[in-house]
Amino acid sequence: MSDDLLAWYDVHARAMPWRVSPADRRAGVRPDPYRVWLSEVMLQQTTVAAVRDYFRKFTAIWPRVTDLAAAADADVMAAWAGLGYYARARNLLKCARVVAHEHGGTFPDTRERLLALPGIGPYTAAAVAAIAFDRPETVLDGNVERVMARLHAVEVPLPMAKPELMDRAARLTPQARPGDYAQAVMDLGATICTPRGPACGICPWRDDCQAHARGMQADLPRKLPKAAKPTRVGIAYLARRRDGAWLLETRPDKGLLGGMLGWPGSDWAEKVPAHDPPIDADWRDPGGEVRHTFTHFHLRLSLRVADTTENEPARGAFVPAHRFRPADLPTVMRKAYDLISATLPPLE
DNA sequence: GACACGTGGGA
DNA sequence: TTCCCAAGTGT
Repeated sequence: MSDDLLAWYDVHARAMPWRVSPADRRAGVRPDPYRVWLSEVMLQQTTVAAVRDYFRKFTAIWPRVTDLAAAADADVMAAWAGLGYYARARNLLKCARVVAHEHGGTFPDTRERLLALPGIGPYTAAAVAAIAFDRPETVLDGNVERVMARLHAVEVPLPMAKPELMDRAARLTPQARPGDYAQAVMDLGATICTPRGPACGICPWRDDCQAHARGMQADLPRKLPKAAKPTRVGIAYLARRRDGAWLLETRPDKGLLGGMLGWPGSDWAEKVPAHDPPIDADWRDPGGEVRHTFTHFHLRLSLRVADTTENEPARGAFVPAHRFRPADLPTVMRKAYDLISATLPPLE
C-alpha cells in the first residue's frame, strides 16, 4: 500500500521552499535538518500558505541554526509576529541555542533525542527524524489522523481515537523511503483526503478505504464538540511622544502573546478590570473597537490615544519612530494601531 | 487528561 | 456573521 502512495507522491508532491523533491532525493540530495525543523515548527497548527513567506524570511536572515542561536530575542519575536502561537518562537530560539551550544550546531538524528529539545513534541520529533534523516518513524498529525480514520473507518471520536490511529499509521509506515512516505501521507490529507469534500475519485488509496466503501468518508473523523468561546473586553493605551516615539511594552514570557510587543492596557476579562493608564496624558477615545478572536475567547478591545509630553511611563518604554514597525506587533496589537493611525493628528 | 495558546481563509 | 479548520506543544 505504501508503494501506491509513494508512486502518487512521485507525481503529485507539492513543491515547498523547505522540501527536497522526490526526484532530487532519489538523486542523493539530503534535506537540511535546520530547514526541516524550522518548517515543521512553523507548520504546527498553521497552514502552508501562511508559513511560506515566514520561512523565506527566517532562512534569509538566519541561514543556519547557529545564526538563529546568535539572534536577539526581540528580533526573532518581531520576525515571528503575525504567525501566532508565540510560544513556538520562544521555544524555537531556546532549541536553536541548545543545538548550537550543546550539540555543536548539528541537530540530533533520532526521534528520541529530538524529542528532548524545546518545542519538539511527538509529531515534530518523528517528522524531523523521518524527513531529514530518513528514519522509519511514524508521523501523526491532523492529516494522518483524518486519513487513518477514514482508511480504517474508525468511528471513535478524537482525541480518544489517537492511540488506535497511531497504531494504524505505524503499521503502514514502510522501511523504504520513510521521509517521502511521511510527507506523502500528509500531502494526501492536505490535497485529496481533505476535511470537507474529499476527492475520493482521484485517491490512490480509494480501493483500500473502508470509509469510502461504506460511503461514510464525509462523517470521519468524528470529533468531540467544542466549548463555546466567551467574550472578554479590555482597554489598550496608545501613547505618542512629541518626537513620534510610541509607548510599547514587551509582554511577560508566559501566557497569551508572551514575549511579544504590545500596547499597555488593562487585563482582558468579562468586564474591564480596574487599572491605571501607563502614563500621564490627555486620553481621547478614537471610537470603534478592535475585534479579535483568540483560540479560546473573543476580544473586544477599546482604545485610548494621546500625544504625551510626559517621558516617564509607569509601564513600557518609548520606541523611537524610526524603529517602530506595525508588522513587528502581534495581529491584535497591529489592528489597534491600524484603527487609530488614520485619526492621528500630525506631529507638531 | 484538560486546558492554554494565534491567525487567516473558506463555507 | 459565525463556525470550522491547519504539518501540536507545554503545563
